[in-house]
Amino acid sequence: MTGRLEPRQGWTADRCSLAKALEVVRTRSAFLILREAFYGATRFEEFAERTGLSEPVTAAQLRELTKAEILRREPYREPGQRTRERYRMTDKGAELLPVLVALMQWGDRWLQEGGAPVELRHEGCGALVSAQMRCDEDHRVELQELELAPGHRARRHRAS
Amino acid sequence: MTGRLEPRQGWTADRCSLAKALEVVRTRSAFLILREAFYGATRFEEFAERTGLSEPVTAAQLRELTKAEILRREPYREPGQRTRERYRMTDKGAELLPVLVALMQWGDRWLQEGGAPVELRHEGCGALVSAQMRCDEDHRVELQELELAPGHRARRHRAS
DNA sequence: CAGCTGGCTTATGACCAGCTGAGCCAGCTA
DNA sequence: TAGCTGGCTCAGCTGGTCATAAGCCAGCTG
Repeated sequence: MTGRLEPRQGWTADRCSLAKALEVVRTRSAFLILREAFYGATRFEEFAERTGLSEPVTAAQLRELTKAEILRREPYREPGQRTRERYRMTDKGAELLPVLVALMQWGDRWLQEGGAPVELRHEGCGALVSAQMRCDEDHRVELQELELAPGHRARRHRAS
Repeated sequence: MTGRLEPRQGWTADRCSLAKALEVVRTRSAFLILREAFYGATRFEEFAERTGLSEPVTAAQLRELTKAEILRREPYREPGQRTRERYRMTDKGAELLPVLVALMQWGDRWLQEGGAPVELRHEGCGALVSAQMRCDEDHRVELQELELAPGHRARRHRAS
């Protein structure tokens, strides 16, 4: 297994996109806040309550995720209320969804007994949704069929 | 965005599969070790060198991941060498691949300048590989098309 | 204009993830 | 049998991630 991925050199941990991504969303609290953002939370109190995180941590993470442009603060005002801030997903944030879905799916499969507590369905057709790997030719890709190659950037980088 | 996901109750953070998954692979070191395992590392020293983690942390994580049955220790012996231990992915571990691929892909897209340092290709057809969300009817699913529903377990659970 | 509420911040402390540096043991090779 | 190498372990430290408890400010409602 994974023998296919073996040949690798000329690129190291600090250039790895995975490592960079983990710098941004490394903590449990970040993942939980993202989960709630995907579930539709927008207000500070919603995040704090639903994640079960303390207020200081919630505030700090919201700030961090906003700085990373995964969430965006926007003021809003309900009639008869003062202006408040609300947090919304940016496009950058929305593209983290497959990560969360894949993790959740793995948890459903291997850590839950008796099935998923929450199901994701495709609106309209109603079929269950999962995260999977596909190639541009639309084949399903399994671990054994993966091939690793230095990207174009890496090659150019090395040439210069 | 994500307004569709809003209606939720009857299930809380501690039942969430995502939270459970994060209990198992919560740290940076765990992700990095998994990355190397997917890339084909099997020996202690390979893990330590390639992840850039210190030996104590590497040892501790390998132990944890083995305990969680994501990796499996197996003895092996090269001719003229003594018996050594090697770490291999279990099926449970292999199914974490979409998580890693999705994270890496996000890092490529949003955190790298000038493209991915490493490319994943489909062996044989050679096309680029990505993690994406699909429903059982094989439609591509975007965030806006996701619908959230309590799973069967949750319903049964509530009834009992 | 007093009080309440939402959305925070500050202070303090526990605990955990990571590091460095040193040491240990098994078993091959000289 | 002495030394080397791989695969670890142990001790001690730093810094970051969490918690709890308390306080602050804006602005609406009474």
